[in-house]
Amino acid sequence: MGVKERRARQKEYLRQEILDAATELFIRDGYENVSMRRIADKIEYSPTTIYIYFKDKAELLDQVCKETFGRLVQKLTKIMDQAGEPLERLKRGLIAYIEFGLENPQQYRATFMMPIPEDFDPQKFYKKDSPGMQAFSFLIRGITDCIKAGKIPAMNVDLAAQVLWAGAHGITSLLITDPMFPWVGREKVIHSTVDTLVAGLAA
Amino acid sequence: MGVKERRARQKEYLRQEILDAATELFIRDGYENVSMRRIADKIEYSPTTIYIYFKDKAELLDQVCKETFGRLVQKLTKIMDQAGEPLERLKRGLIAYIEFGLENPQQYRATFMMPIPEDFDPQKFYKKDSPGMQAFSFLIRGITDCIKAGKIPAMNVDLAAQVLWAGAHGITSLLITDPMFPWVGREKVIHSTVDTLVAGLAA
DNA sequence: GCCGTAAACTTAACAGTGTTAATTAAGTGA
DNA sequence: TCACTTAATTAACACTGTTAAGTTTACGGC
Repeated sequence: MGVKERRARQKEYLRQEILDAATELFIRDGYENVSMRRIADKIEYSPTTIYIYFKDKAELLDQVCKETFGRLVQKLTKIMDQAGEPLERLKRGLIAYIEFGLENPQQYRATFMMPIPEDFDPQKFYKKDSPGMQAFSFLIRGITDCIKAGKIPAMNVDLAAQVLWAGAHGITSLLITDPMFPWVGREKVIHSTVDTLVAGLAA
Repeated sequence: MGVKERRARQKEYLRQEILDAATELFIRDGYENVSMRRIADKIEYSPTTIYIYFKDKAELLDQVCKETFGRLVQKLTKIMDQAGEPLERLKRGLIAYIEFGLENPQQYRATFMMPIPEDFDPQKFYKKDSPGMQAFSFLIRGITDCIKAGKIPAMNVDLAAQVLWAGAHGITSLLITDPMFPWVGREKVIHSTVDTLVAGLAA
């Protein structure tokens, strides 16, 4: 009676194949420039088949982003579990976040720069185990560690985390949207932003 | 022979009418949810008429944003021309920028959060007299004033301006995209971000 | 092996999009 | 009044996301 299981496996396989095709096209051409028909062509199925596996194009993008941000959580876990000076660790985490965004601009844009969908459910999205919130909790941890070590004064940790997030997001999204702007060097402005933010908290 | 002039006036009038209709619809429903046909319906002309006055939908949005950001420049001019403590003035300018973005989210999104168009010409957009660059030059001035007054140490002014812009843009764009996020109070996080950034420069 | 059923998948269509070529209407100068 | 320029429209093209209806496929029970 392993038939059901095999069928489920096959379904899962095709689902992943759709996801992979969508990911590749989204990354190369951007969400708006990829049609359901193009994704379907790529996997050699009819367009409507995709709707058996995903509610609509938005959910497809959603799942692509979920996969990507799962990798960010892994990356941050590695960094934040390292021993060492907590201020430096916090900075390394912020820089990892920024670099991750720049390496995955399409998914970053979809997650943090696109209008939230009409049927958006905050209760669902802002759950503690969602990749976004997990990433955010690393920030909270990093700041708490710094306070405990006396590197920055006691403060509202949530507020501090939101300020750092805003700063990191700012430079990430600007570099994505405006790569042509006459930046004083990408690395330079990234590190300066992070340094300024952390120095500002420490002050 | 005032005929040409009258014709030009009439053309200019209709152009502005299209612009106003587009502005209203873009603001209410967002760029993606407004079609050329809907704009045409609103002004009671056929859709193709719009193409006589604007190259395409993107240019229409472009002009809407240009109008809006002209108002930002006016706002910043008033603030930066005030006398007083330069650090406070710089902060007031940053907060004005953020609040302006939150008051005009659709135009802000179009200008700083949407993928740059295929035919984007940096030479044209990053000209010194474009509203975006004018706004940026206020930052440069504000920082220079602070350095002159000895409020912050001498530094690469362009780099500092880009860091402040990144920070201000970060909180603006996040509040636009994620209004449902459990923010520690909008005002609070806005002021904390600005204070942290400026304190970080001063450190 | 055959049949009914349920799942997987496709075809065809709907209602909409931005945009353009071809055409008509309007107003001016001679 | 006639020619000509300009303005505006009609009709169409090539797409888009999505869905209802129909077809194919593969399995479980007989």
